[in-house]
This record gives sequence, C-alpha cells and structure tokens, in this order.
Amino acid sequence: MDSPRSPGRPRSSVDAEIFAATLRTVHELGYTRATVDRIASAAGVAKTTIYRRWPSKGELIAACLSDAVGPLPASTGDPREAMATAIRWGAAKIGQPGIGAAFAGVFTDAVSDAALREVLVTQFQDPYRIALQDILGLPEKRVLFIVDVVIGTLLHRMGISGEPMVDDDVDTLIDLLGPLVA
Amino acid sequence: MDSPRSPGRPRSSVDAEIFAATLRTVHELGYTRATVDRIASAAGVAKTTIYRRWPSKGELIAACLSDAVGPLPASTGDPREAMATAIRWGAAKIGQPGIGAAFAGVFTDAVSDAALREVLVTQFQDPYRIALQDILGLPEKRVLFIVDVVIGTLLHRMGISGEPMVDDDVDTLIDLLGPLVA
DNA sequence: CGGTATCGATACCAGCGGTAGCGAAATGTG
DNA sequence: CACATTTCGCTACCGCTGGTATCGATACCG
Repeated sequence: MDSPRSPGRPRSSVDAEIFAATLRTVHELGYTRATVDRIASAAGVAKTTIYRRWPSKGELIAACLSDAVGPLPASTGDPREAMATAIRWGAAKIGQPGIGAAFAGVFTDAVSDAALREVLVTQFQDPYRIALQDILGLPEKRVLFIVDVVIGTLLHRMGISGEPMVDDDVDTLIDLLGPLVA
Repeated sequence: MDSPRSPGRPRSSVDAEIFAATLRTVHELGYTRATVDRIASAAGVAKTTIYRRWPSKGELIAACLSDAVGPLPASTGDPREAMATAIRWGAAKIGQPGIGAAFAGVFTDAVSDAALREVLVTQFQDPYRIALQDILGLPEKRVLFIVDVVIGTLLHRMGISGEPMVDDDVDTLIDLLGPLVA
C-alpha cells in the first residue's frame, strides 16, 4: 500500500520545513509579498524543489493550510455544544499567525481560478462540511450556509482589522447560529 | 466651490467609461487577470491616464466599487425591517456582475496593504456602519459585527460558488441577525 | 555496476504594476 | 494671435513575480 515502487532518488523529507517557512513568510510579509522565491530560501530549499511538489503557489499554500489546520476534532454528541466547539476551534485556527492571511489570499486567488477553487472545495469545504453534517445531523445546504457564515465572518474580520476575532464576538456568533441546530 | 482655478487642458470626462470597463473586465476575467492594461484598452484610454487619476489598481477598483454601489438607501424607521432591507440591498449589489469579484479582490489585496486597507475602511466600512448605527440605534461594535457577518458571508459564498446567494439563504441570514436588533 | 529520480543552482521567459518622457491637443489668459 | 499650463495617447522602460528549462551532482534500488 505504501511505496510499492520507488526507483530513483527519494524525495528528501522537507515538506514540514517548507510548510513552516511558508506560514512564517506569509505571516511576516502577507500573502502577496510571500513569493515562492522567498519561501524557498526561508526553507533552505531551491525554488524548483517546491514546484516539483506543488503545481502552483496557490496549491502550495492550500496544502500548507491543510497540514496546519488538520481535521475537525471529535466532539460531544450534543449538536449545539458540538457546533460551539467547532466554531471556537475554527476561530482559534484562523487566528494563528499566518493562517488567516494565507487563507484570505488563497481564497481570493481561487475567485479567479477554477482549478484552485476546486482544490479548495475538495480539500477544505467538503471534509469539514461532511464532518459537521455527521455531528449536527443537518442537511447539506444548511451546513454549507453555516460554513459560509462562520468562515466568511472570521476571514472578513481578520482581513479588515488584521487581528482575529475576540472571544466575545465568537460567543455572539455561536449564540446567533444556535437556532439553526435546534 | 467648484473649480475655482483650472489652467491647462481639462480632464476628459471618461471616469464613467473607465468604471464601466473596469467592472466589465473584472466580471469577464476575474480580479487578477483584469490588468490595468486591459482595463485601459477596454475603456479606450491610455494606461497613463488611469494612473494620473488613481494611484494604484486597488484604489481604482475601490473607487469603481464606490461609484457602482452607492450609498445605503433610506429605509423605514422599524429597525428590524430596516436591517432586512439593508441586507437584501447589499446582497443584490454584491450579486451584480463584477462587483462581488472586484470586492473580494480588493479586499484580499488590502490584507497585505495597510494603505489600501485604510481606503477601504474610510470609503466603505465607515459610511455604511454610520448609516446603520443611525438607523438601528446600536453601538458601534455591534454594528461592526453585523457588517462582518453579512459582508463576510456574502463574499465567501460568492467566492466559493461563483454565484450570489439565493434569496432563501439571504432570508435565513436576516432571521439569524434579527435578535441582534431586538 | 547501471537506471532512475530528486537535488541545488542558474538562467530564462512572459506578464504584471507602476513610472518617465515624448510631442500633440485643449483650455484660459493677455 | 501667442503663451503658459495641463492632460492626452504613445512608447519605452523598470523591478518583481509565477513558472519553466536545463545542468551536473547525488541518492537510492536491483
């Protein structure tokens, strides 16, 4: 199942360093100024190595985010509490250095790039939506709406103010969405 | 008050054509591929003419959006109905061709550009927030939160699906935010 | 050993946002 | 009319960016 065939020199295991350098660079310089050249040199790696592993800057950032955010943690059976936990978890993730900016950047790249948009949907939208559907027991459209509200609100606040949402506003958001799972 | 002094050749009144060409180009090609060169040639104008009127691509798009969206229309005195009207108005505006994509693009440019971010805040955030505060009679922080939820949700849906929100979801959003003005 | 694939390095390309400099065309003023 | 002033379109240019091509060197497998 794992590596049935591998002729030739194996890939050096520097994915973690590349991901770390990506987040660090985006955090320091913002999405646009975090060029692939800079990310590569921050990771101690040649630019060609990055392009051998990911086909574009957008997909590199998406993979980096996927690695950094990880799957939705398991939660209690109570739907309302589960949604509150999920929202708090998402707000904390987006607030981590570099993640919010990277997300906003790759998101807006995706508006003009159908291929990247599909990567985003299959790599983020679908897994979290399915996990939430499982936990909350709601139809797909309703869960998609909740995702739009939560992620959209968090990203908008992050982009405008440069700071993640305060706990107080996250609580307000949770209270607001409560009726949708009742 | 108007043009007290004007030596030299006056500016040709092509702002409207430039704005129209900008929206059209963004709608057809997306924010990134809507280059200033293309916008200029679509408007029948030299690129230098555009840069003589706006200092950057981001500020051109912001001015174009400001012109296209316009001020929040007056509304009834009932806060709840006023908010519903405002949300529906915003959803309709963001759904118009080019506007949603332009907004998402300039928004994410602003994440990496403090100057553009300030233009965005003073040109959009402040006026609509103040108008809403006036109508809804709520404190600034609460109105800012509402703006984050509404604009964030609309832009996220627009960016992911490429289509504006359906009326059904807009109604759900309105119902959701109802408690905040009660 | 040979075959294969990755490595860093370098050079390169097209396209982008933005600027400089040109002569020509409009204006108001004397 | 001449003149100063400003904008016009045009062309050329700059630095940077995402992305590609090519190279010899290196690491693995059989």
